[in-house]
Amino acid sequence: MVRDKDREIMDIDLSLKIDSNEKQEEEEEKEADGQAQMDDDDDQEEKSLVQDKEEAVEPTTGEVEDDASVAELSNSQETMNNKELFSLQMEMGKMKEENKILRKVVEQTMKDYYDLQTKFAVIQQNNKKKDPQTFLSLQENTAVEGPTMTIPKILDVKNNRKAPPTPSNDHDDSIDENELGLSLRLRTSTSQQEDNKESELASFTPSVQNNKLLQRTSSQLPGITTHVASPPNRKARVSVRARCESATMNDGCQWRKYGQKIAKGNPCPRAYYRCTVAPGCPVRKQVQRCLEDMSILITTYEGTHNHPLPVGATAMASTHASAAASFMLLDSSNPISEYGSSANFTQVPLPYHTTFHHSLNPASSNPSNIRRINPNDHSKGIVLDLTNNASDNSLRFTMASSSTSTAQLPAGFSWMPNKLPPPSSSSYATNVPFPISTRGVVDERGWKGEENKSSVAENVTAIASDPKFRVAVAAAITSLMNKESNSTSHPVGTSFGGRDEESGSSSSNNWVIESLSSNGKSIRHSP
DNA sequence: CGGATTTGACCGGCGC
DNA sequence: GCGCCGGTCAAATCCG
Repeated sequence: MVRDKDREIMDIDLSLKIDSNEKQEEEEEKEADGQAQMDDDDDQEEKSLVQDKEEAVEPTTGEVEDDASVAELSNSQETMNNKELFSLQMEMGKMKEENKILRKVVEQTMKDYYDLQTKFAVIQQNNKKKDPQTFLSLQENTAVEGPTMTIPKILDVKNNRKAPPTPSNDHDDSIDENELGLSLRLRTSTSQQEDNKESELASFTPSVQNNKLLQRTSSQLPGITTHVASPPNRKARVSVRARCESATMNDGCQWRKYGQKIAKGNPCPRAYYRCTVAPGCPVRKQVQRCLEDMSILITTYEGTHNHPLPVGATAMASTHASAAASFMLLDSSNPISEYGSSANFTQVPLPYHTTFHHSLNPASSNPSNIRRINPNDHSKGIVLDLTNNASDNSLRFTMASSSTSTAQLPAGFSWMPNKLPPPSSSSYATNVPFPISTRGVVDERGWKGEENKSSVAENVTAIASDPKFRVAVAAAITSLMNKESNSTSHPVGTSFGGRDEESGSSSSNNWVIESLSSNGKSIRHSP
């Protein structure tokens, strides 16, 4: 009981724990069978970081357990007590080790943060009127290069497989978690040296037309893209591009649909939602399918919640992913970087490797990490692109209630509308071969999912099914929006949540993300 | 029956 | 000034 409870706590606590409880239980069982020696096989299979921790605590544990085995012959009751005691001690030792690592990570992150912030502050002074773009991408760690900050994989969940199946962890048994290899990385350039960042940023002065052109040529490229283009008097907005089978992403808040429109250039209807968690909450969001890939859902959040966020959403706001958000906000063109230095994030190691890619110059960046903003996506502000059309990395958001968890899109999407408006362009007609009607919705049954991914794409079932990753990404968005709101309120003289309801926003997010482990296995977690 | 959704109408900003 | 377009309103409708 106690161990199970501890396990739950640790799991909630960003999975800092490595299921040592289960391991202990396993060892105890073996001892009960007369096996006094330690079973080191598990340790050998664990990741290096975990191994270090294990080694740090093993000597004591092994000795103790040997003693316990002897004692067991005479007094099994006392042995159990000793096991309990030393099990806790071992956990504490592990926790201490982890805390040390966490401190180092946090220190390094903060150091990088302020370092970059200073750099960008300088750049911004020289480039105030320009409109550079920052790019943040999620990609597989195998494709990562030149990271400026890496959070090593701390969690090893291998032993989950050996734990007795319980309802709480049934959702994990479909994968070999031992091979889950995800990491959180922050870097400031896609593929260029850091030294070039500033010059690139300074030289990047996209015009509106160029932006449109770039957006038109929107390539199917993976990555999170932060598009900082909000005029000072615009609402703070954060757009999220993610593969989502449902009509909307479950972001932890309650939304009421108040309108739907067919935006020019995109036959997919744009739905307008209003936050109904609290009366009068100004937060709104727009949801629209991406024309290029109907499986991609573009959600644009706007406004600031005037109420406490739901539990799920609140938890997200305190996760380390805010670091990524803060990192993104370092864009020199973004006034956020001037004000939003108080990144409220808790840097905690993740049980996965997530790459937040921060590029300053889309033109010179690795194209595979760039996603242009869809012109039809009227979102102004930050765009968090969690899609992966290049088939090398993938993040697919699905509703928590969704029953599908494979890399392949189902024959029918629950999110697909019932009808579609008359094709506004030939390209659409060719791209969307399903029945069309007057107000723009697609026949769900007619949709067959255009994604026939390659074998790589099959691996592409999301890096982040782990709820913690969900929290991470959501927190990033929340942080972004909060900061955006703070920054945009300055130029126009509005205060956060003040007279102008159009000031920034903070959005809670509670997405379920299918994740793709390093070995290509799809992992799905439900809340 | 109350809340949520749908959907046509309306309004305001913006470009020509 | 006019038309286009994005965004919102609100009555009608749907649904549990």
